[in-house]
Amino acid sequence: MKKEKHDKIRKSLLESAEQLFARFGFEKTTMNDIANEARKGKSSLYYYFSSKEEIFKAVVTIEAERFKSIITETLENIDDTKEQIKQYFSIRMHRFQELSNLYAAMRNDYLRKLDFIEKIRKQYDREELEFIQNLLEKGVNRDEFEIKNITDTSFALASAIKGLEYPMVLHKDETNLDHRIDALLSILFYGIVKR
Amino acid sequence: MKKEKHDKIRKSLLESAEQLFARFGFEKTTMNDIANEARKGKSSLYYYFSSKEEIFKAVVTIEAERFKSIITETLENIDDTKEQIKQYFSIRMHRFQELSNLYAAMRNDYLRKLDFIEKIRKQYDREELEFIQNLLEKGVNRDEFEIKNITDTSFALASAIKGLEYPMVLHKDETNLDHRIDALLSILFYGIVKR
DNA sequence: ATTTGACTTTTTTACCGAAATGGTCGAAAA
DNA sequence: TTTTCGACCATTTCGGTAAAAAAGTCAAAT
Repeated sequence: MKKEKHDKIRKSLLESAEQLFARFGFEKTTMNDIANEARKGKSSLYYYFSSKEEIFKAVVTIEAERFKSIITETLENIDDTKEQIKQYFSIRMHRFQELSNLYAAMRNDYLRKLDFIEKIRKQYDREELEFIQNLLEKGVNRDEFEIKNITDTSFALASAIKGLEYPMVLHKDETNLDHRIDALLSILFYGIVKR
Repeated sequence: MKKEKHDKIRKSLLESAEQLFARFGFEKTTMNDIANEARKGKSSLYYYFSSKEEIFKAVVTIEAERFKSIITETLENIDDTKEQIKQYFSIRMHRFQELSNLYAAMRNDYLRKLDFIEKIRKQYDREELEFIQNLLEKGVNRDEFEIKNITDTSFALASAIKGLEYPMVLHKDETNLDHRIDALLSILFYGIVKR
């Protein structure tokens, strides 16, 4: 079976799509645009994907998987849970920044009734919440952390990340990003009360 | 001077306006609606206010002042900075919840190009950041807190609050609100690292 | 197995007059 | 003098519609 070629073209289509989605958003990008960018006829897209939505989901999924594998690879070499959280935050925010165009495109369309985009967001919010919760639980089990209510704490932490994320979409202050992450982590680990 | 009556009518107009803005948002509320609600002719509104925007700003200002005075009154009887922060968070979030209709209305219109609403939001974001910063500074000066970079920490904290605020607009989980505030404050004060 | 042009169906756009809306002004009421 | 409002204007929104553009289908060609 010549699956290779098939996959290669599929991949090239997704790359074209990602570029365009990041630049123009979901709505403003047409199937024709994607096809042209990939030097194919529009109809060909439907040989590889069943719909525009599916293409978009595939693009997002690819980036999500890429992110997850970066995280997994990075964290598996780290023993200290605290350090894992540090790395997670740092990679997470920088990755977000790199993809901010795509995210911004999502965000714009997303408050325009595109409920399938909202579903995608919720899906990943849930996943992130779960991931954070697992990290915290592990830290507690290893006696590194001391947390009364892990569920609420995870939620607070996930919310805090999203709060940090929001202004990044608007003005891209790359300068302060690391400082802000540090500040958040410093609070998270040690709090502000003097001892 | 019979300023009393003037002020009374003005107030009644603002009450009508607030009700309607909270229900329908800025755009869907017409000057006629406000006038009818207050049993006046539309033209009369312009005797008390110069424009629709001004009415909206006045409504928001009233609520903001009300909030500030609640905060001031509550905090001035508290000596402990930590306790002040607790109270601030609690009142802040509950107040937000009470006004969530108005906020939601703002939020909807706000991503619809109403840049004057965006300005209002930014204004209050700035004020909140400043307020938080002052609280932290006071805590540090009184040797209650130990914070490396107050600016970044304030920013992180303000972001965290806004992150917590966001899901409240969507689903109104009153149940978990207090727990989540507690979780956030617990992190803020003591961190999660075991000692 | 892959591509595409011709085709159908659905969605968006452009445009129009009508209605609604924000805002003004001066006369009238209080 | 202070307050109210009807008549009025300018601009924006709305409803409906025809044309354009887009998504999606399919069978023939490669």
